[in-house]
Amino acid sequence: MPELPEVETVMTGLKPALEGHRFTHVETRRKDLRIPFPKDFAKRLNGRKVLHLWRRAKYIMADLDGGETLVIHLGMSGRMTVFAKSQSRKLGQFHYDPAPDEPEKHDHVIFDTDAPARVSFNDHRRFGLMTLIDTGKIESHKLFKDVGVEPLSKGFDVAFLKDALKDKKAPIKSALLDQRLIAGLGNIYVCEALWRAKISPRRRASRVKPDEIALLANAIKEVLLEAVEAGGSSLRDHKQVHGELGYFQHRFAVYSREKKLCQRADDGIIKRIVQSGRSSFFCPICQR
DNA sequence: AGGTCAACCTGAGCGC
DNA sequence: TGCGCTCAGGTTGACC
Repeated sequence: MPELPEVETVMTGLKPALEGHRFTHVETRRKDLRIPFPKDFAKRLNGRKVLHLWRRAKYIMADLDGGETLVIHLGMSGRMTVFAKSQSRKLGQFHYDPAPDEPEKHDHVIFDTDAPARVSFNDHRRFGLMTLIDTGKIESHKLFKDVGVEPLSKGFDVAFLKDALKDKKAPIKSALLDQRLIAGLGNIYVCEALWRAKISPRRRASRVKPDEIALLANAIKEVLLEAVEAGGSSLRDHKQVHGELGYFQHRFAVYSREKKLCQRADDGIIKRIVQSGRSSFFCPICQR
């Protein structure tokens, strides 16, 4: 499911229920996700206060009192949902529905907080993960030490992108998906950004010209910002924390639009190809 | 060293 | 209705 805009949307939605609040009860309902939970995971979270929620790459980060950070990755199908503990209660600007009496299928972790709120983590494919790491050691942690620049940060600009691509022999599509270069892009937004920049996903990264890289850097920022604004893209699994769909999928130019007419080229038909095992969608007429 | 690919897992959709 | 096949917003480790 989730790329940067979806993770950002979920993280922001979790803030009223988590930020500044304490975990009153945490329950893991199986022993692992993609990787095992750390030892005594639930027990170590009980009573801890969430100081700050933020996002790095496709990870949701919750800095806790006591110097540890709860790290959450949603994998392909992970979803987090916020419920009210009490039907009459309102939190922040949102209404919260009451939590169901029984957890639903694939609800793997349940967090109760003193907001009061209940947050469930549901992930039917279990490609997600959760762990706890020392807040001071995030940058050097295995999960983060090789993660690249945030595409919405000041560090991501035309000069950066030129440098990052200059020796890359891989197709530009694969290079943009590489989290070691740019953190947070995934299959949807790479396809969409390449369409906006009129660059074929098959082009060798090192052969993309400087003026095209300038267009591309801009397209990446633009598409991500628009998608965050839209609450992400809901294809199968992504929902916001109160069940609302994202709506950026209605603005796709190419993703999942195989055989449809390109909105830019007169007779361009969107084509699907497979690159390093993943679908790429593009218009062979206007993307060169 | 850099690039590609299968594996991890469940569910939805499609053709027969 | 059901079976078998394909595909899915990601990441990783084994392999060329």
